[in-house]
Amino acid sequence: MKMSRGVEWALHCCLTLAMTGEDEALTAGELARFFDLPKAYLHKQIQALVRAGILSSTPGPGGGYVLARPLDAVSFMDVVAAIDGPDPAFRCDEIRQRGGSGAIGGPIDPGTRCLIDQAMGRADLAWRRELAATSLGSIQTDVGSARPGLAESTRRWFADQPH
Amino acid sequence: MKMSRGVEWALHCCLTLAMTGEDEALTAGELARFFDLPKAYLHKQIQALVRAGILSSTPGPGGGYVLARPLDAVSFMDVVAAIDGPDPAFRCDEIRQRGGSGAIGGPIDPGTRCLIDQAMGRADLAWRRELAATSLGSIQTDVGSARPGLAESTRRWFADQPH
DNA sequence: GTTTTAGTACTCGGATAGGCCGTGTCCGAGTGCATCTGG
DNA sequence: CCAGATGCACTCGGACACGGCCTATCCGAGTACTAAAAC
Repeated sequence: MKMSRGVEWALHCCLTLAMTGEDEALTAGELARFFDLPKAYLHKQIQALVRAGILSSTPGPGGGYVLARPLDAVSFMDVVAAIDGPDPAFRCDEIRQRGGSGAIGGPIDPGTRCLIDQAMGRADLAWRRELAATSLGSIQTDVGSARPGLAESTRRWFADQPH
Repeated sequence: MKMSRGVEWALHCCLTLAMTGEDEALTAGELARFFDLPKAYLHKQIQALVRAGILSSTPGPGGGYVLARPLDAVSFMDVVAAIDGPDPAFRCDEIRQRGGSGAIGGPIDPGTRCLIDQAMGRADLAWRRELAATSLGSIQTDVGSARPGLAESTRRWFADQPH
């Protein structure tokens, strides 16, 4: 079970957009150079963030992407759902109702979910709860403490880029 | 992010093996018919459970698989790790140290992990903790309460199968 | 000098190919049982 | 009748193709700016 690599890219891009501020938009190409990533593919991933309402896009020269809302209002869950999809990892195919297994012990009450599915659902919920409880804003704060000059250096880097 | 379908199969097989008891082993073919699953592929998945020490196998006529230990001593985490692999879903590629991002703000203390990776690690841990805390034995107990005659019916079904 | 207008360069956006891992299948090695043979 | 040997059928175990989804890429639609030309 592997998560899409785009999730890491998207998270870092959001943090970077927060550091540079919403006054100037960053293009997909700039972000790709900043992280040494394939431009076209990063572009695709960022589009998913736009569709999810996390980023806002501006076309044309001078355009690019900016955060649609403060990082405090963006959770890890939001980004993971946008990139990796909202569906739970475990999917119950109702094995218990197939073949010989489905023909014994009488009919199953349609209202009762498979107990295995329920257990998996609880674990999935614990995971999602943790992701939803962690906002990108808190990460931004922690990064600010651990590396004080990083935001300023990042702004500099993008300002020094040739247009 | 999708979990392997084999996980569901493996969990149901373990429960079934617990119901039939360790006196008689069930073959991959019998379990495949019981759940209407592709025999060869189920066979492959079950082998992973044997490698993980969850099941014990006996070759030759009259052979098959039995539980290697009581279901109380088998957690969801054990089965998921056996089938789906033990690695965490999120993998940090340290893109913060690549491209322009790695060239600004001074060198990074090698002892500090990426904060994004840490947050993802916490969520993954919450998920694993929940899976590790749920034993298949508890599911077996709940199934026994919800469907009292199921274990007996299951034993009957396998006993009635032609050899 | 001002306004209009055409051109251009740049951006995002979605539609289009390739690669890897999960899915599915196959055949070979090993084992226990039944049968047959010899004493 | 009994013991041993032999063949066989059945099981697991690992090695071998196939397909779907993630990965990666490309080209088209739209926009703001620039510059030239007309008034």
